[in-house]
Amino acid sequence: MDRYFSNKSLTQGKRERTRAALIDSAIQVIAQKGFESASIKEITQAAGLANGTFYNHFDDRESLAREAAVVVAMEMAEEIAGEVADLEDGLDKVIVSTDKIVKRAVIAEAWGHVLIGAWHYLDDFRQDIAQIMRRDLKLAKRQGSTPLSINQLLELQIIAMAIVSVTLQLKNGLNKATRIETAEAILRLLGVAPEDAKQKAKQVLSL
Amino acid sequence: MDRYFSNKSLTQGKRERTRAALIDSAIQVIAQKGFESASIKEITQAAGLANGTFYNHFDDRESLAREAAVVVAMEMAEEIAGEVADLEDGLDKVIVSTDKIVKRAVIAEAWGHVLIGAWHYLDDFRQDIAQIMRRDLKLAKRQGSTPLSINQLLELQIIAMAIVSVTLQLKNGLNKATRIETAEAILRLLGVAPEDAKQKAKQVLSL
Amino acid sequence: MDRYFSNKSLTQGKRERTRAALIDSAIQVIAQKGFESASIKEITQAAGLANGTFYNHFDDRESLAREAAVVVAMEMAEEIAGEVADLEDGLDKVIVSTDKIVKRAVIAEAWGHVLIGAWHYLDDFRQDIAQIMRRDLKLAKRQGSTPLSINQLLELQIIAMAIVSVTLQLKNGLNKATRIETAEAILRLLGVAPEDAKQKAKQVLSL
Amino acid sequence: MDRYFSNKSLTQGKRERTRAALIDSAIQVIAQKGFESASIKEITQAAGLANGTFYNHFDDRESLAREAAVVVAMEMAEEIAGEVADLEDGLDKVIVSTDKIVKRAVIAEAWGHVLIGAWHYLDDFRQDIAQIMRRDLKLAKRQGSTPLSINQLLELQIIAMAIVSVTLQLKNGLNKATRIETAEAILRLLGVAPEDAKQKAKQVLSL
DNA sequence: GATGAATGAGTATTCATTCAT
DNA sequence: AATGAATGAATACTCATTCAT
Repeated sequence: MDRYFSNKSLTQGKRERTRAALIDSAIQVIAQKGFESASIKEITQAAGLANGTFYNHFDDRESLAREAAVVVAMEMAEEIAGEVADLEDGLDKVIVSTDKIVKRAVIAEAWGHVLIGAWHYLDDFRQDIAQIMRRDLKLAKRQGSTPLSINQLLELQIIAMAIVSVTLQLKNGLNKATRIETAEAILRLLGVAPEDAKQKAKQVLSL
Repeated sequence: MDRYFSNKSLTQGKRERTRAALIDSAIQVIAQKGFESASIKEITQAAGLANGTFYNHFDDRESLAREAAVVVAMEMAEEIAGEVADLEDGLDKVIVSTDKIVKRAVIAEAWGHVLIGAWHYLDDFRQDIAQIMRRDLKLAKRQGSTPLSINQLLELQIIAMAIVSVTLQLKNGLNKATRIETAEAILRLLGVAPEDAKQKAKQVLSL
Repeated sequence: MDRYFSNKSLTQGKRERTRAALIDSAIQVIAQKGFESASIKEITQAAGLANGTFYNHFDDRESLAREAAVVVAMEMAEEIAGEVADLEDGLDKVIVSTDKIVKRAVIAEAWGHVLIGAWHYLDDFRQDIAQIMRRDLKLAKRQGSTPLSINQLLELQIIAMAIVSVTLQLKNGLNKATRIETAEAILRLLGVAPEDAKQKAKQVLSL
Repeated sequence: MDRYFSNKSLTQGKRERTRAALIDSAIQVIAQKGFESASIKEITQAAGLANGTFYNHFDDRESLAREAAVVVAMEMAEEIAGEVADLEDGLDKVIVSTDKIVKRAVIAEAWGHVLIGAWHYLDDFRQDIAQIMRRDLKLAKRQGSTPLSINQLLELQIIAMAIVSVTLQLKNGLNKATRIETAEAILRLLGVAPEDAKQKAKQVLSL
């Protein structure tokens, strides 16, 4: 035994690993079975753990779901932020980010359902997701690209545009026109004139 | 039993009545208990019927839910349409209709959850609800109030604005400012310039 | 179908039969496994019914246990009352009844454990059992055999004598001396002088 | 670590301390949660130990419960014996001891339930508790206050009087009349004439 | 000896569904 | 067509117990 590390830290490492495994597993299962149909049995089995182990780490299914949603939101936020890092215009960042979320959700269908489920069920998740937009919206505001004040309602509305877009494309298949219209809608929502929105959406999403 | 009338017509009348009773009952129970917690036992009991009777009329809960949703959507559509009948401007009709739906959903909390649940779960319901807007949107288009072409995506986006508004107000309480901002957002979505939208929203919803 | 009986009464007959079967079964299982270890699964299995059937008839295990205890108490009361019907002296009735309960409980060991379990757990059962004694005690009072006023505490004390007797004999085996001493104790409790109690107990229980 | 003392003695000291901690903890938890609801996890947690530690000291919950009951009985015996030390009459000691046990059990409600639970579940506990009375009963016998021979049955019967009294008062609230009647009953059980019992009970318990 | 993560059998309870009447 | 008793699979959750560290 390595005496430089305490028993405790070792054990905590294991604890953390198991915990993480459960969260990962939950994300997988929720993606496959939907948000409410993800049973604890299935989640633990997918993690290769015993049923009861779940309760060593979480109080109930709700707790796990919340944590899983946060993890998903955070990972997505980071990824997308990286991908739009080199864009300089706030509005561009907003519509490209949104479009990337939508594309991802439609292509990885299961994942899209998780996104929609979490959006519907979990207040926290809505907050987290909305926040992803906040920085870029404030940037756009500073750049004078929108006359609106940035608040939670506006953020939620923009994400709602994305959700509608995903819902429609999950039903009818991936569709670039729909995504461009979605971008236009977001721009109009932010106060851009329709013809300018049309032009900008087409141009930015065609890159 | 009266033998002068055919068994068939009597039975069919009864059949229809029982069917309708189940749908009504489902609406009540779903409104009280939420979408997924409405059990068949409860629905049939509320209708004063035996639980087995359900299976003489519907294949499963989903079928009933769909029919119930259609009924709700239709009733709501009629009601709202009646209430905005004397408005002449298409845009006015759209934002007043939306606002009425939102107010109703927030005040009758349970009902609001049903609305959101149905919106989330039931594709048909989304279609039906979206259609409520269609006529008014087309009117606005004819009146030259919007440069956009009216399609399903746009309809869904407008309802999504309403849903976001309801969600937020169910959490934070009824809030007129939120509802006015929602109307503004819808107007901007339809291509109205932000300052015009602001003015119009305030003016129309203050009546 | 027999048209002289309504559907309802037929069905209710079945319902009653199943209900009774569950109560019987519960008594058996409780006798074997003890009061708290009688699981619903076991009770329904012993009745040849499905797990879920239980919940068509009782709200929870507690409800069933209470009903079962009442049934046991009532049956016992009737039986014993019949057996001591030809005794004329109130005190005789009391000590013979008690002795019969004790003997029965010790011989049918499982049954003895039920008695003790129910006595310990169920307030209602204590009341029911205590009441069994009441009439005979009042008779003894009228006959001038006891100077005490008859109240619930006294009834419970007498049954407690029986319970102690059962407990000891379940451990050490059936023992007539113990039962006679128990009868003496009950008589002393009722105010009979020790030497008279000794004589009466021996004489009455030797019949 | 102090190397001047042998590991063994230290460890054994530790072993005993841990063991004692578990017993103490068990008493606390049982008093709060009741006899069957005291889980091992809760007991170990209350002792500030890991749940696995339990199995280094006891085979199962039953073992611990038994030991805990003995400790409780002994402590109570000592305490009560101290409190009645200055009484000279054996009968007085018996009814005052009993009354003190009853009062304590009714006031500290949780504790009362433990007493009853242990009395019901644990044969050893019944023996230990019965023994508390033995010395005083023998004294009463030597003083010629009772014609009865002192045996286990009699001891158990007296404690049963106390248990009935506790049960009733836990249900209906602390009640001096009930406690006096209990004392009378014990005296009658020991062969005291009803009117003498009445007078003595009242007089002794009023001090 | 102490730890505490992992285990998995066990429990109550729910509920859609079937089917004999 | 209506009934409602019976079904049994499924679910969340508990807890005594094991064992590697």
